[in-house]
Amino acid sequence: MNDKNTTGTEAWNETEETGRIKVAEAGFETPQSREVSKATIARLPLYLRFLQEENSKGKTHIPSEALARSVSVSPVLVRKDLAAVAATPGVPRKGFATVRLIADIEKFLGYDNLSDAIIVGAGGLGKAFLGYEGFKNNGLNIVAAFDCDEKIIGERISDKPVYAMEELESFVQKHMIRIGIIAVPKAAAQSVLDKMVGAGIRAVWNFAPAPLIAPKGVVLKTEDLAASLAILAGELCRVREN
Amino acid sequence: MNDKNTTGTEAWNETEETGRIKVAEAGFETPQSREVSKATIARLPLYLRFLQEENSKGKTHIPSEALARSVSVSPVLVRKDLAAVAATPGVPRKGFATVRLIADIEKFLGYDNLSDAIIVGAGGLGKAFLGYEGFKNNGLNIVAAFDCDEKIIGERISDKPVYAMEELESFVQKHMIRIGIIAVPKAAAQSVLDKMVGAGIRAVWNFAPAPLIAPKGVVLKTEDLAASLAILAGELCRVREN
DNA sequence: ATTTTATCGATAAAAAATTATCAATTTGGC
DNA sequence: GCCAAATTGATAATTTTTTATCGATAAAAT
Repeated sequence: MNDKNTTGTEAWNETEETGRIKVAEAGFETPQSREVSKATIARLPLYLRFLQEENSKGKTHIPSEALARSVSVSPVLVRKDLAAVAATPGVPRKGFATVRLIADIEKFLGYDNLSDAIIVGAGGLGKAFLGYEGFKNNGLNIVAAFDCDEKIIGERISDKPVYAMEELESFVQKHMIRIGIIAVPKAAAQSVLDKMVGAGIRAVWNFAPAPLIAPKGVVLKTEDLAASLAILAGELCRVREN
Repeated sequence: MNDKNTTGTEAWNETEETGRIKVAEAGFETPQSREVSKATIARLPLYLRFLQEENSKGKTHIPSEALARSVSVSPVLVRKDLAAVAATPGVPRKGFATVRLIADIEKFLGYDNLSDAIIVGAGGLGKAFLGYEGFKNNGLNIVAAFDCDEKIIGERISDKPVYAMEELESFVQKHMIRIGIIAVPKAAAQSVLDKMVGAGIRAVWNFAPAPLIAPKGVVLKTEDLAASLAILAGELCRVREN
């Protein structure tokens, strides 16, 4: 009915924001290639964390209610999310098998097959990413950084090499990199994006506070810390007025 | 039989995820203290960026459709968002007055009256935040950092002082800080949160990849970079299969 | 072995968010 | 001053997401 009219009527959602994600056909256990909402996907890593925590405490089963409380949503929603994503069904009177569920979620999120990525910009934010402990277990493997600052080219940051911008294209092509992270000042962001796309990168995670334009077919996600902040600040107001 | 056992009625959404935010009564122009959804609030900063961009190009008016395209969302939704938030009505045949709209949104988001905040953890991520250019104009003013690493205590990072953890409580109380940012390793996060809350902080922005527990009345937002990443990776999959 | 009970999963209902439609309005040109 | 074009804003329709209800089921208790 609606659906990728592309050029016809409406033209919004070009590179982003399709809202639903089709489970790759290659999956095995995954129920039947269902569509899963972004909201659900955003909750998955939160479930995961809690599950890992509980697993390390020796809990073999977790009821949906415990999960629910840890993420501040209703138990029913947890069950619905899991039904859409996990192969393992829950068992009455006990809950979900911790390790199986962890495996299912990690698989769904693609944490099992690491994706290599590069980062451009080895300044403050870039350096932080290169050392961020959270990525190790989350399917993202940053293999190199690129920068135009002569002083740091050739060095290693958190054990990752820093190359000159000129080497980006050949490196990306040689290693078949598909994911790029932008951590440069606002003014340079668009040109970095263009360079990445030209080299063959298909998904870009942008941390520069600038609205970028990506060609069709390239996934661009601009991480908006200001947006998150706004929500936090808003809630703070709400709390303040008791 | 049913759930909602535990304590009394429902217990989920304690510290977060209320979903709607009441506009502070103190507002002047804001239509009539309406409720605005989180989804709307998350779009606001994106509108803002585009508006500032266009404003600097000299455009005095922006139609909802241009805004819509820049954020990849429908024009109707833009108008609905703005109706909920902006005092200035759009003008037929021209669009919304750029500068007025910018002012309205900034005011709504609280970017006009800066909130002071502290950050705990002056390692990689913390350093990045201390220097992040995006905060300057977004209502957040990081005034000091705290760390337990003797080597950096007493120094200045991006012109902000670094203090010892012991000084946190007195500093927070003296300066009446209400917002805290956590940028420490996972293992230390909960204890930092507790310390912050004990000192009087009411809203916490957590960047450690750990599920924390905050007492009721404290707003806790755990920024989940892994979750964002999952969404990006998912979309990449989708794109890959053409 | 039977009963009890906690927990799931499916279905239905409700609420929320987004999109479609269209009359109303204001600008800009004639 | 009048007409046409563009754009808003309000209302209605649709879709999506979340919550509620309840029978089914399997573990634990008796």
